[in-house]
Amino acid sequence: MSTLNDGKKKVTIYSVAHEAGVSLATVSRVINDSSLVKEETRKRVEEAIVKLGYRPNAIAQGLALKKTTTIALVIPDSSFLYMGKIINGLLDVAKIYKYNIALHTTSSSINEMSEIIDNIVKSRADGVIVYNDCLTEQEVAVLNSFSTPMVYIGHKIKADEACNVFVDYKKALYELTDKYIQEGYKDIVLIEDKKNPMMMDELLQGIKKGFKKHNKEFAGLIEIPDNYHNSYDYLNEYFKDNKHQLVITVRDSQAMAVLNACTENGISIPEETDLVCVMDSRYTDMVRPRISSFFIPSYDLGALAMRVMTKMLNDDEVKEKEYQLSYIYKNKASTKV
Amino acid sequence: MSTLNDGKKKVTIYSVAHEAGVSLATVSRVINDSSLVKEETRKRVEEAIVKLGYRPNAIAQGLALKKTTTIALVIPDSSFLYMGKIINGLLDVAKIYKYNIALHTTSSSINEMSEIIDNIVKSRADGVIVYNDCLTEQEVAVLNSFSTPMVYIGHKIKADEACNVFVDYKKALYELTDKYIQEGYKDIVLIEDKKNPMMMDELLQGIKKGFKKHNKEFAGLIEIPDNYHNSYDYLNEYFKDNKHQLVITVRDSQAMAVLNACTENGISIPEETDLVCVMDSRYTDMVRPRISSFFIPSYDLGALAMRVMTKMLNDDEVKEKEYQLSYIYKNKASTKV
DNA sequence: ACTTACTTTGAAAACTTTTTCAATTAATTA
DNA sequence: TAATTAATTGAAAAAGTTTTCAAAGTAAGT
Repeated sequence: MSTLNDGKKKVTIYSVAHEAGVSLATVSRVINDSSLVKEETRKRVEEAIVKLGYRPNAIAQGLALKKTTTIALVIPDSSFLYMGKIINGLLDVAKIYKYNIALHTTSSSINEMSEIIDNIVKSRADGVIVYNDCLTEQEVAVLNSFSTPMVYIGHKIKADEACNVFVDYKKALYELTDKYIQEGYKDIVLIEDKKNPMMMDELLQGIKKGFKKHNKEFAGLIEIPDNYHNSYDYLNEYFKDNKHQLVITVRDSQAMAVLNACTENGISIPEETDLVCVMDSRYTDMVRPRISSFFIPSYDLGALAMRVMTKMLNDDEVKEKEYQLSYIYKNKASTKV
Repeated sequence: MSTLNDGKKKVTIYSVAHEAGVSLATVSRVINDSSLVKEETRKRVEEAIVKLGYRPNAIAQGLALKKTTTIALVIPDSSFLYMGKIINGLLDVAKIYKYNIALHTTSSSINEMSEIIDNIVKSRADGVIVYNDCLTEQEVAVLNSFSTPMVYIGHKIKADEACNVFVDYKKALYELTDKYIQEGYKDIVLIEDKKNPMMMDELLQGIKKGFKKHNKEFAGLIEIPDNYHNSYDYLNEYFKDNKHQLVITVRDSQAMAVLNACTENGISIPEETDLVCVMDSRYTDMVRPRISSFFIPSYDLGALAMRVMTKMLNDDEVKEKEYQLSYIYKNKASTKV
């Protein structure tokens, strides 16, 4: 473990230059691996650096270079479980390319986004990665209007120039619906998820398309309260009088609420009702019966987003703007089909 | 939504000064709400600011002020679920005090911590908050040796001067063990969690203390593989030949692995075996039977850590170094006692 | 009208780097 | 040996703020 500057005396590039008997310019060159410094001098400077425990001041570098090697990550403050894997992907790639991550979270409050943008602009992040499920079109427009490189994770963005990394949920639900209708299922419902409005929209489109293909109309959207406990209570009442052939939920907690509510009302899954959770999580495999779900490559979403960002920052002309990752449907014990 | 500098022309404090017909000093004073600027001048400057869409450059400010209003957060890269709530607490408080958060994650690889420290020193974070379950004593020593304010979350730190916010897991497990032994339980086991070595240590101490009180020796530590699937497979074999009166696990996934393995081997919970998960999560309530657990105030751990940090940064002499938060035992359906 | 005190402003230094450009030294060639 | 070229180095400017100190302006008191 190397010597640390413990604050007793600030050590700057000047101190190092003085210690090594060279000018700042030379020290700077050594720090930045410039080839044009004599081997012997380099050695002297490097010795001075370790002797003094010098660490370049990234802030001063940022000022001089007009870049911060920091990228801002904007995510909804809820649900770190799903986000967690995305963040892990992001961070692993960021580490490779030596970028720092500044974390910004949005709650649903209206004016917050503009505050966050303000903050990001002030802090001069080199780029911004946004998980965009909760952004209004207006907010996306604002974000796009400013010149910092930007990558959106999660959903296809309408704006043409926007760069985004996403999964085609519409297609996923279309395929699922199609399959089930072909199997003769008629009574298919989708549980609404208010936390993910944009994804919800895509899912709905997919289902509707599936129904349309078979000349049917989808009318099975079920609105339920927001959090697990309320939704569980609600569903517990609901399944006293209702029963469906296939129930689709977005998040694992909703699927578990359905599972519990059904079971406790004597509706057995999968015998009487098939249950599919769109977004996979480790917990869909831990519960019994295991819940059929789509594997969403969250880690890859994060990693790719960051990779694309690094390309943008290196002016490696980013040809593609849209990176679509594929899901995998995992048929487990909560479905018969 | 305010005007944004869209990068066509950089607008600095100079531009504003020029536009308003004053000197930089005056603009700076306006930005920083200094009282010594005439009302009329202030108005002129403010108009210039919105006209040009000026945003102070936080990097330049950082250099001039020798502070960054950024605090570094160091957490293990695994398990954002538990961390998520801590981070939410942190971020909410950080937002109030206008601090930015730089996210650093540690994987278990050996040399990484020193790299991260390097990085934090370079980036001149005003303070560091560390979730310290995976740090070696050596690493803690290194961290303490440097002068940046530091707050540890999670566990009591040996070093005296260290500031930490934690939950007394030892006491929690002592109480639990004591209660169960009083109820006549003899065969108590603890499932090891390699991901949280320090917590593990505390838990063990607590259990041992409980056994000691009753003049018994604890010898029920069960080592299992690391991730859910492996540990589930392992336990599935294990519970073919073994059965215990009380099984204690650290994380929800382990509890679920035990629950599933037991159930599938015909051991019913709680009738034959009591199951307790130390760290509560929403999922312990979603599974059936609901798993008894300790409610850990994760959000508060994060929020308090950040609050303490802001105090340290304001030189409000922080009297207390140790902030102990209390857990709540939640008796649910996986236990008879 | 003339100090005295207070309010408001600006010039310039400081914060720590990178980088350009010119200068110096060393090496090569005629 | 002188002239040319190449390799190293350093001085100084630039990045965009804050802040100190002095100056200028204004009001008040004698």
